[in-house]
Parts: sequence; structure tokens; C-alpha cells
Amino acid sequence: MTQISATDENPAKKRSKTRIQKENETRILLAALEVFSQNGFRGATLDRIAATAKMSKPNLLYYFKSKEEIHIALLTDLLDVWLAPLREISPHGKPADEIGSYIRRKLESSRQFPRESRLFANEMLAGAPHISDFLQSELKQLVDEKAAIFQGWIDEGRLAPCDPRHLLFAIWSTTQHYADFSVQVRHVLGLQHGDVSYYEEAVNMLETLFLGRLVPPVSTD
Amino acid sequence: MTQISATDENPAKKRSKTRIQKENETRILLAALEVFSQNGFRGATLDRIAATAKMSKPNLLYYFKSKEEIHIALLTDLLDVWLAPLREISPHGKPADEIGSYIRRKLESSRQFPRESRLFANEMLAGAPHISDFLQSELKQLVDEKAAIFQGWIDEGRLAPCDPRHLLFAIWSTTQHYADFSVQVRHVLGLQHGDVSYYEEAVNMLETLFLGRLVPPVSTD
DNA sequence: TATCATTTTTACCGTTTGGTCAAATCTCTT
DNA sequence: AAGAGATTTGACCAAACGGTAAAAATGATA
Repeated sequence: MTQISATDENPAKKRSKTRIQKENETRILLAALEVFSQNGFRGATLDRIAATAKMSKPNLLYYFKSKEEIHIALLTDLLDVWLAPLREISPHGKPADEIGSYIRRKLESSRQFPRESRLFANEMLAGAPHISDFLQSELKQLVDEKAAIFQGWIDEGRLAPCDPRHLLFAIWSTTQHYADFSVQVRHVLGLQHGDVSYYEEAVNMLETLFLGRLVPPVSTD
Repeated sequence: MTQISATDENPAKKRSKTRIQKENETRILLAALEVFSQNGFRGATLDRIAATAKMSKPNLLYYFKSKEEIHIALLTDLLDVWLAPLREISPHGKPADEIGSYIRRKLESSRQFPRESRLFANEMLAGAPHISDFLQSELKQLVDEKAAIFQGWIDEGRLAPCDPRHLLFAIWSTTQHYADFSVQVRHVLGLQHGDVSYYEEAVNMLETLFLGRLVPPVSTD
């Protein structure tokens, strides 16, 4: 299985790209994102991607050699975007500020790139056949680094004792949920297709959850 | 698109089932769960399901008329299991007890039925083509009911002000994450394939998160 | 053990799938 | 306007796909 790292670059193999080349590659990747994010790699078909891109299948294959190459191109683009919000966490800020703004960044990322989020989720569900190297190297390293920051805050008593990496899991899952499970969210809230007005409520909920006290410390119970 | 409700029952259409019938249907559903949960409906193939069940494809189709029928059988079985932990939430308990035990039930469900969780997640990512009716009726109704309980606690000052339905989303996402994204969890934690020892840490994290105070109310910042 | 229903297999069908190829068309530069 | 390179198309292919038909094998029962 072909693997990907976040820092992949194609070091000037061929001549610079034509206008048509750039346009069509963009169209193809956009169409492929739509299809892959709904049906996963195996569930997606070149015919469907080509139809979505309003292009013939052989024409599509003129720009990308195979189905897998398209998928890999999408994932490679994704991985940097994926790490960006996490990279920004700084050891110098206040815990509440850093965690709060991380949550807002992740939530904003979910709202802006729901299909990218679902693409990633599909890859996870399939067992990460294309990005297990990335998970074990780049991601693990970055998580270890940021977890150390959290641990520092915990040691200083500025953050409740908890496993920092599981704290990250909780932030990832709650924020990405609004993209990956948006159908469920909308149906349960009684919203129309495409209505993403729930993101404002989501910010409030997650700030209450991660920064506030959900169950009052002194309860009447 | 064929739809499913949680309360589907097949009211004695045919004679009672043979021993072989029961055995083989079980084998097929188990194999199908394995395949569907990894690749989604479109990504799964009858050949692969048959191979996993160690059975010829026509033999498999002797027990289930079509690929969709197998999928529907799996989802139907799933939906009741899915609602069970939520149903148990009682208005008479203490908020912390009720929420805490709900989290533990959901987490236990993730540990015991990770493939079922991924089957559900795949259906969500695909836009819930088979269970949108379920989401809009049974699930929404139950969520409204339980959200009212939470709202009652909020009104009495026993639970921090928050949108109860989004609180449920947060619990769902964090608990199901350990099944749906288990590859990522294991890789980030540096665990081997199949090692699910992280569930103990997960319980601690989620109890701290939902019941405790993550960022101390009075901080040194 | 003969009988009948259940179960399994073999051979197949039409369609979809990922992908190729060569010819035709278009675009850009001179 | 011509030529070269880039782009697009239609015709095609082998394999995989979901599914069928009928015969063969097996199981239960009397």
C-alpha cells in the first residue's frame, strides 16, 4: 500500500504547469474530494469522479495516472491542513486561552472543510491504509510535543490532572464530529440540509465543556 | 433508498429457522459486519463478504437476497443496541451519576462493539442513506426526551447551563472516537494492533472532562 | 432406506470497474 | 497560417461486480 508523509513535495519533475493543467487538476481534485469523502476509497469510482468533474474518464486519467494517485494527492494536501491548528498551540500562553483557541480553530476547520474531515474519517475507518506512516511519525511526534506542554501546565497546577493525549483525542472527536456526523446533528436538531447554524451553539458547548465546569463543583445533590 | 426503523420486526413470514440456517446467517452477518464496517456499503463486495464467511457467493445469496438486504439486517440489529445506553438515563438520579454512568456505558459499548460503531460511522459519512428516517424520528424523539431531563437539571442549577443536545453530541463523539479512530489512537499512543488498553485512560479522561473541572475555576494565570 | 425439502455448487449473465490506446482536436507559439 | 505540443475523445479491454438458474449434494424424517 502506497504511503504518504505530510512533507511530501514533488521536486520539479516536469516543466511548469499549463493554465489548462492547473484548472483541470483543481476540478478533478474537487470532484474527487466530493466522491471520496462520501464513499471512501473503495466506494468511490473513477466514472463518478469524472462525471462530477464534468470530464471524460480517459481525460481524467490523463492528469492522474490512477485512482490511487488522486486519493494520495488529496490526502497529502490534507495532512498539512490537519496539523496546522495543533502546531499553533504555544507553551507561553495561558492554558485556557491556548485550549480555547485551539478548539475554535478546529471547529472552524470543521465548518470550512467538512469534506476534508470526512475524507480523513473514511481513511481512519478503513484502518488508515495510506497514512499509517504519517500517524506513527509526524502526528505522533507533534502530539508528544504538545502533550508535553499540557503536562507542564498540569505539573504547575494550571490544568486539571489528566492524560494530555486523551485530552487531544477529546478535542479532535468533538470538533470533527460536527463535520463527520453532520447529517445526524442536523436531523436531531431538526435542521434543513446544508444548514450549519449549529456551529455557534457548538462553540459555546465546547468552551463550557473544556474550559468551564459542566457539573458544578459544589452541587445541591 | 430502502429505509429502516429501530422497531423493525419480521412478523412470522416463514417457518421457523433450521439449525444450518441460523448458523449460516450468523456467519454471514459477522463477515458482512467486518467488511461493511471497514469499507462502507459501496466499498464492500459480496465476493469479499462471502470469502470472509468462507462460503460461496451464490450460497450467501441463498440466505440474503441482495447486498442491501444484508446491510439493512446489520443496521436494524444495530439501532436498538445504539439507543439502549441513552434510554437508561433517568431524571431521578443525580446529574453526575447519570451522566457518568452514561459515559461508561457508551465507552463500554465502543470497546465491545467497535465494528458496529464503525458501521454506523460509515453510514453517517455516506449521508445516512439507509437510516435518515431513524435519525429524524426515533433518535430525535429520544434525544428530545433526554434533553428535557438535562434542561430540568440546568433549570434547577444542578448542571451548568449548556445546550443539552450538544452535550449529548459531545458524549457520543468522544466515546465513539475510541472505536471509529482506534487506528489513530493506537498509533499516537504507540500501541500494537489490537491493543485496547487505552480504554482505562479514556474513562478517566472523560470523567474528568464531563464531571470534573478541566481548567481549574480559580487559576494561577 | 426411501423420500422430500434444504442446502450447496457450477456455470453463467449483463453491467460496472479501473485503465489503455491511438486517433482526433485544440492551443499556443512562431 | 503552420507546426508542435498539449488536450480530448471514442473504442476498447480484462477483471470484478451483483446477481441468476439449474443441477447436484446433503440433511431430516418417516
